[in-house]
Amino acid sequence: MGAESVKDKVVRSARKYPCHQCPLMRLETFRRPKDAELDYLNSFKKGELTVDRGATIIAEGARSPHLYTILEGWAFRFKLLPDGRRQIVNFAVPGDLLGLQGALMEEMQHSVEALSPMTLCVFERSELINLFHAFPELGYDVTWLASREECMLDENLLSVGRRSAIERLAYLVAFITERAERVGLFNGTKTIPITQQHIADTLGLSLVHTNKTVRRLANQKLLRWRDRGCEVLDLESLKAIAGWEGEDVKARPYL
Amino acid sequence: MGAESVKDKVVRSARKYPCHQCPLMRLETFRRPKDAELDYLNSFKKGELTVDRGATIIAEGARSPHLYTILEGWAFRFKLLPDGRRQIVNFAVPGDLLGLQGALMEEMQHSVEALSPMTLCVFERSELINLFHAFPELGYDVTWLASREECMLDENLLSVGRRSAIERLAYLVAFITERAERVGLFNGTKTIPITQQHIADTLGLSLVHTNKTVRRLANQKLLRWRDRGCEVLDLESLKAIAGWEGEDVKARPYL
DNA sequence: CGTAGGATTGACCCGACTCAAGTTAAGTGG
DNA sequence: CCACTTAACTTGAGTCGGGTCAATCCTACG
Repeated sequence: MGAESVKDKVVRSARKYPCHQCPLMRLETFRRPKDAELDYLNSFKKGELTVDRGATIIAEGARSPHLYTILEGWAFRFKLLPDGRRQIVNFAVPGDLLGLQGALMEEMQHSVEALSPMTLCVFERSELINLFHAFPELGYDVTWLASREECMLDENLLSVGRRSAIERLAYLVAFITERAERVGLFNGTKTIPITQQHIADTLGLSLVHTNKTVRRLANQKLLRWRDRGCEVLDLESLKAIAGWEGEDVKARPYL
Repeated sequence: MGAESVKDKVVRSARKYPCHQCPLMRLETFRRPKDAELDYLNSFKKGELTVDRGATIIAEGARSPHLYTILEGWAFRFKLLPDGRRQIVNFAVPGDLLGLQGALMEEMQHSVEALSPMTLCVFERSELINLFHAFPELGYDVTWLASREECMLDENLLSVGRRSAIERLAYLVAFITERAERVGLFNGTKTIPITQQHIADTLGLSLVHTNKTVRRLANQKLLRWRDRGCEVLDLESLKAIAGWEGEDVKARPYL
């Protein structure tokens, strides 16, 4: 539940970030593209999209002509069953690609909604094949991103299928925290702008049981719930509960 | 790299299937590659691998120098928790790519095991980038395959997270049946070479409960369990129970 | 003919679900 | 600045789907 028809408060603005000054490049998480690649990307980029929290960026079943990359903000990807049951399949943070499926297959098989105000780079899906021709290395990077998404989904599936409620929650929070930290989404406190309904729909649990599980972790002082967000207090302990296996982090590409 | 030109399409290697005679090409499911692409693929292919049921093709944590494509047979991808709990994340049939993650990231994050005797094409992971340079269209196809896998994972996640046991089972069986049919894995009866333990580990259920759920569908004559396999009797009814939403099927690429 | 992997079943239990009723906090209009 | 509204968080009570334990039964195969 919780998926209502959202009035999109979409604003198209003049471009704030030419690719050469892309704020993401400053982060060490990202591989720095070559100049020629940057020039190409800059022409590949068609504009910027700014949306508010709650806006639908991509709708299941739609055939959007666009492809996006997140510059700022948080989002989540989800699917719905005909009767309204919702499953969040993953979250998205700056540097992530959105809408690749739409570019390759016929129509989108999932929706994407903003968790916070966001800024996205807009590309033309029909031009994607040109990118593969002009810069094979960038094409390779797109594949890399798709493969990484697959990897995250495998892990989420493992969680939902085989971990207990508390393990799932600990894993999810640790997972999101790691990703967010890597792309500089936190300033000061590590607070994830999410509701317990989102958590429930991600973990495959009911809202009530999710709340009780959150309380358990909160009582142990591993996290704290504050106005519409989850503040992480003890990442290491969360990882321990989740049975986190140290993961390597390499410089990643981005569009 | 890959400099060996293929002027004559006659084969003298032990190889049973030169790409030009790839049996998969005959299926209408697959897009027919151009001659130049076929020539390239044939040089990209380094050999064939034949394994028995139960063989491990890829091991979690390993750094295999190979990349595979399935020519014949069934397999499944899975992950393990430290204490042994297993989650099967997806199945693989002819035409599917295995080990892409290993080619792009450091090491494999999941294992792959054969469900039946199999034949696979073997490629060199280090040469993958060359393929992107030589034939951008093929690189695009690799991305397409990765994106399709992502799509299937989303759907599996929806199943495990939000569907009831019987819906999950009906969905899974219908899903595998559709895929297998499309690549000609059935001859005569539609029988999936799988044990109930595999089903349980895919759906996130216990073996006992899986068995009881299987019995329910069997009593309704929608499927039948016979020596180590699941025979599908009424695909349409299974889809109805699963709340299957008609999916479009387009000609797909393959390596 | 014995063994082992896989399928079944019954008995009993618990984690997670639903229903129902608050409580808080953040807006919003007057 | 205060009443009203609404989204989101809490909590208790009772129920149930699915889990665990423990036999038992097949049946292919050495």
